[in-house]
Amino acid sequence: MAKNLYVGNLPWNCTEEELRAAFEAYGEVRSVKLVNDHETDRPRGFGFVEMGDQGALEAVENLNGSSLGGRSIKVNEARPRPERPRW
DNA sequence: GTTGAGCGTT
Repeated sequence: MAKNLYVGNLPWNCTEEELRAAFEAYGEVRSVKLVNDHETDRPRGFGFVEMGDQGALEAVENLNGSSLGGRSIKVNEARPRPERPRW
């Protein structure tokens, strides 16, 4: 089982490697996804990290409100997203 | 060379 983590308030120069490194300290990071604006080609400053349940909780409790890249980041469980139908 | 609340492009 895994949980999707929402990471916000990130610096615009932050990368997936920084997030992965920060989250790998509390558990195995399955996937890291930074969201970028496809209309302006600019990083929105937030992303998502997929981890195990325990690791996700640990990461949220430890990285939520912590400083990353000089900015206080927000870490929380991501909202459920509808899966894409594929037949 | 810019900006700052939020929940994602496959």
